[in-house]
Amino acid sequence: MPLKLRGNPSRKTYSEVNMVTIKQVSEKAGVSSATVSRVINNTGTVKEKTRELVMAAMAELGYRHNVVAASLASNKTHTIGYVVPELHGSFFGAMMGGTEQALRQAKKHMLIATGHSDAQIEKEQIDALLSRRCDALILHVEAVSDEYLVNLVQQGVELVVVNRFIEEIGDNCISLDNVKGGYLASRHLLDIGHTQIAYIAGSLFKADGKNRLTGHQQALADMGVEYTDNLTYEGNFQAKSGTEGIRALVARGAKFTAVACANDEMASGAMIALRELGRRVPEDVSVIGFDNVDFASYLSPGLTTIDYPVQKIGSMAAHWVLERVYGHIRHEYQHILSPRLILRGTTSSPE
Amino acid sequence: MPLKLRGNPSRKTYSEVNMVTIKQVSEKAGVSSATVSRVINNTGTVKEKTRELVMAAMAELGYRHNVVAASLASNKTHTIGYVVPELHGSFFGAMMGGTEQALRQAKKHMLIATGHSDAQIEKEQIDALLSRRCDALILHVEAVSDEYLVNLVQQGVELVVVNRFIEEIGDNCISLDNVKGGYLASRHLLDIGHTQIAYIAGSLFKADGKNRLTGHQQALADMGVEYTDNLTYEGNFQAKSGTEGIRALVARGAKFTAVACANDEMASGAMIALRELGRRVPEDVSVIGFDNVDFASYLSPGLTTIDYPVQKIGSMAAHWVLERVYGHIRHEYQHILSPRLILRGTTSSPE
DNA sequence: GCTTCAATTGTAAGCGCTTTCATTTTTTAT
DNA sequence: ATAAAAAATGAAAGCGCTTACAATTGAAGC
Repeated sequence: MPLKLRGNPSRKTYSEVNMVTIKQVSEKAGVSSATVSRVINNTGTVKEKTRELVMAAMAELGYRHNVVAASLASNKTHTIGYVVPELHGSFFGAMMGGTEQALRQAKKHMLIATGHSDAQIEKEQIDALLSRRCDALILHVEAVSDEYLVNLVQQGVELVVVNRFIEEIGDNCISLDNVKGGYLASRHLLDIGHTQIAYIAGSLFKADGKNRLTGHQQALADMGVEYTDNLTYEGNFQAKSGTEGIRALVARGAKFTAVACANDEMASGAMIALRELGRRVPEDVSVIGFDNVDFASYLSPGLTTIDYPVQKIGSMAAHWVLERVYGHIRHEYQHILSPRLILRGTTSSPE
Repeated sequence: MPLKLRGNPSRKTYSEVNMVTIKQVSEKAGVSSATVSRVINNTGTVKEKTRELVMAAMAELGYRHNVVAASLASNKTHTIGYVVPELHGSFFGAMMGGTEQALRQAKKHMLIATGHSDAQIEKEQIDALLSRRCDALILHVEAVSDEYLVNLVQQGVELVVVNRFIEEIGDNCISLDNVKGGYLASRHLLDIGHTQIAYIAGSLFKADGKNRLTGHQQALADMGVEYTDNLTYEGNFQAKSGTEGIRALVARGAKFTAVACANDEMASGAMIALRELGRRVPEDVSVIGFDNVDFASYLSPGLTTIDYPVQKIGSMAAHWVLERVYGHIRHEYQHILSPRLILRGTTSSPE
């Protein structure tokens, strides 16, 4: 005997109302449900005539494919799980935008989750996405350990880690060459004649912060300028710490004609402090940022900075997935992307 | 006879490897699979003792719930489909962030799609999300007609339209009072003594653009200042059109001591043009924007503007869904949100 | 016309879970 | 102790689809 209807009978939701199945279509078209499935998925061989028959039946009944059922049966969800620290700000939107663009054409979708830079939450979210049987994961996670991620890969989880490099699973990583970026920034300053260059670093416990500083040091070394801790201030990637950095540097009597910052927010903060101190940018002090965030061009003068090709990283991640998980061919991707210098108005030769 | 294994046998994906089922758990625990399901979902009544037994079996086997199968059986996916025009920029990230925060606690997830302000694409995306059996949709769509959306609602699709108001389905809409925002901006300018106020409008074929201008006109009327087209320029919401707006206004001989812009980008553009013309902000000309985007506070002087509570709109949408679709109680939400004035440095009384 | 092989279609067994209903066990009241 | 009520559990029928395999049809070759 048949079961009763499920769900709350008092409110007809969309899914209860519109539930034309493949079975009904097959009956109306006078074929088997297997054939209907074949035309839906465009698999197997179907005679043009029957195909039209099925299409007509689907149209007439207003059939809508049930992807959930298909996923269960085929063990493929055509869904990519995406973990980012936060959704606000322009960085992750740009990255996801890059991914989405590439995935849309392949009819894949993204299931989004935020990790809040908290190991516990990051793990829970990864878990949830795995429970939802995502075909692959794209992870920008900051708190979880390298080991944890390596482990997932070894368990056979298809994942790509973005903006982070882990030796053991380098093949699953797509990241920016931050050392090179740091190098490019300071090298630019050196090239236009500066030798007294202050550096406002990002949090040094973060790989980005450390690597960018390393690049700065390499540039100095390459050009025969001695590096001194006295000209370096460790900020925390927030605008405010840029302001504080300048004040601290000046307070300790540091002399500089240029300041390189580990990101644009801090550069913006630094410019505020410089203005307060009556130092003009770029006439008295040149400033260079890092990331090339949206507002960099809105500052005045426009901020010279290092471009972080974040959208490209997002699309590389998509291509990785398309090739590795879905077997689409000719999807090329690189693992380490290069930053490049964006010249605007905050740098000029010292007087 | 049993079917053969499916999928590509050459590469063991995660899902092929780790496929402990509820059945196996039930056997190990010596209970039926129904009971296992009960403990997983915390439904029905399960004795504490058996519950522990099941938990232990799950832990030992490394069981992972298969949400896809559960969705098929229960006809609920715990997934919200989200359509936004684009992912880049900070606006939609902030909105989705607001939604995500509210949904995370309820263990719902978001499936993201972009509509690119193209009716065809928007429809396809809505369709795809429906095929994936999202329990509800949150839509910021710009190209699709009111009628189309009304129709969906009438078909029983659970959806909430954000940043757009449609009379017939007002209950499904969450939007900003743009007229009020426009009013607030110009009213502020009037209150501090300006009477010659230029207005750089957004695209007037868009509801936002039109409503904000209406607010501006109402403020003028309220304060007994006559409105004149000569002081209004229709831009397109891009920074450049703000620059062009000022130039055009000046070129046509318009006299003004303040300029209200329909968004922050145009305000930023306007400031650039003003600077070119040697007019100081705010000493010679006051400027006010609209939206309070991220970079508004980074400009110098900081941009006085109208706050668009976009994150709040995102969270309201989540609450709507939580209450209406999932029956969670005490999830309050408003349909029309109010903007408010953010005072920074670009406005002052005329000299 | 008859075989052979390829193209097309159908049959039916799952995919892993939820949920109704029936059954069994436990508790409570008398 | 015993009947009645409540709590806990189990059996099994789907949810709507995919897909291996079998069966059928059609075309080509001789």
